[in-house]
Amino acid sequence: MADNDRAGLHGSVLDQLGVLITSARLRPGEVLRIEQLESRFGVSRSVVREAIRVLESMGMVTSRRRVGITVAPRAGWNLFDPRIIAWRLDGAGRDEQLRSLSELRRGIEPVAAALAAVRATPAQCGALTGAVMEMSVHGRSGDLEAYLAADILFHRTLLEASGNEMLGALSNVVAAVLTGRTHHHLMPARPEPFAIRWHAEVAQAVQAGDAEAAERAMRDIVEEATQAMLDPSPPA
Amino acid sequence: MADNDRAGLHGSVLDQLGVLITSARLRPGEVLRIEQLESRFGVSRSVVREAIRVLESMGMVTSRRRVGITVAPRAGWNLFDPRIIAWRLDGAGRDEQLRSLSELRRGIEPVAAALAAVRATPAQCGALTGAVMEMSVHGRSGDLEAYLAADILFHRTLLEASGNEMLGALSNVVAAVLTGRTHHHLMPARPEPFAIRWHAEVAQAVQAGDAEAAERAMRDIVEEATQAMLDPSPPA
DNA sequence: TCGAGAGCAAAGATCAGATCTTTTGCCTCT
DNA sequence: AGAGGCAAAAGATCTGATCTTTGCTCTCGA
Repeated sequence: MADNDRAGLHGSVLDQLGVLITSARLRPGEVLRIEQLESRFGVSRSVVREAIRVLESMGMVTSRRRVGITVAPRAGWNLFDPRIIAWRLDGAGRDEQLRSLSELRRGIEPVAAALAAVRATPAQCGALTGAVMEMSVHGRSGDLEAYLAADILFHRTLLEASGNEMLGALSNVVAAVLTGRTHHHLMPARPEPFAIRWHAEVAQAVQAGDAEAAERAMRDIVEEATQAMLDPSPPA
Repeated sequence: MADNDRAGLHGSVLDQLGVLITSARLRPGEVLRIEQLESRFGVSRSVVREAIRVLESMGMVTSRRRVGITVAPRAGWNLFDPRIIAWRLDGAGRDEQLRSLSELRRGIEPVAAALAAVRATPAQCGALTGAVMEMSVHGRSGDLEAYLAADILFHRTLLEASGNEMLGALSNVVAAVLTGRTHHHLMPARPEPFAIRWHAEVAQAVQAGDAEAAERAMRDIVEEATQAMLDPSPPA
């Protein structure tokens, strides 16, 4: 699951604590003490300390003298931290996380498409149409994995082409949504032809510099995706 | 400004390094060494280490043995981290940060409005209309600060009412945009009456459960705000 | 009886020094 | 020229000591 213990004890501890907290096996308000964590994970203070410090920077815990490490209420968490997203996608909150992300996408991507229509470089336009072709090919052949890869490439390219760093930073998140959707069978066994057509329309509109058309087509895409997630497709 | 050195040496060091990096006084690729940072800031290893660890978790640096601490390229930064946003708003990148955030808002808020129309609680509906009334009063009297506060409250309430945690998590960011816009005179000296009217429309539509109308009115708001930022209003 | 202030003790914060581990650059041997 | 190995560099981890803040309690005075 995910990219756990990225080299280093502190990373490992961080990951374990993150999972415990996001999965609510450690609830907000619960208090941990450094010493306790040292023995629990069998590592030294510095390691625990660094992990806690990162958790704190994500708003998941607060550290106070004489009290200990307190698990913070969810309201303060930095829900856009890729690590938190990964933890939640791995654990119990997966469905809710996917829902949140899908709704977010509904807002983000149409705007990104509109901006890309104005700012995309020729190379990016090429990458977009290339991705659409890939999608078309693998969609027809029914190779869902390859289709997914092309889909991700399309959306990533588009978000980057928006010329907005923050939108671009969401490309990993969008990729996670697309992946989750495929792997949890929340999309048709064979991609809808009109979904591919809409992608083509976006690519075309971006190339033509038509922001409105790009936004509209992209809105169709995410709207359809949302619908598909709500009604788990009957495999007809 | 912002919430600098939040108690603790490590926080202070973190903050200073963050500013240095976001302001490009430390450029991607540059290498720091722990020992060097110890003496530079006059703190011990553990403190430097914890600061670096947090910076690393934000994707701003990478740490490798035998090499040192390398400032990472911007592409990997977690641009949604409130701290990074604050640093950029404080420093040279302010205008670009505000632009990014405004574009983001254009996508986020209409969706949030639509969702809120479906999910808002009566209390939240009340808070929304209350905020609109505040805006109206202070808008007429020309008290920009009070108007800003009401505006922030309105948008914060709406984002929370969307029932989407991630959208809710952006309320601080939106508040930052609104504040920045006011304090940098990127909005009219006296709020446009129709801006207030649109806010009222959103509140009304949310209360009526009309997602489409809410989304449309909110789109008007953010669209207008974007325009206002592009054409620095001549103070008539 | 109740509130303010002193004092205690707990727990994190910081420091300092030692040791481990990985990685990179270089040097040698073939 | 290339493979293999040696050694230094720099972060990673462990430890033990000390500092600082802060919640709690106890006492004293009104």
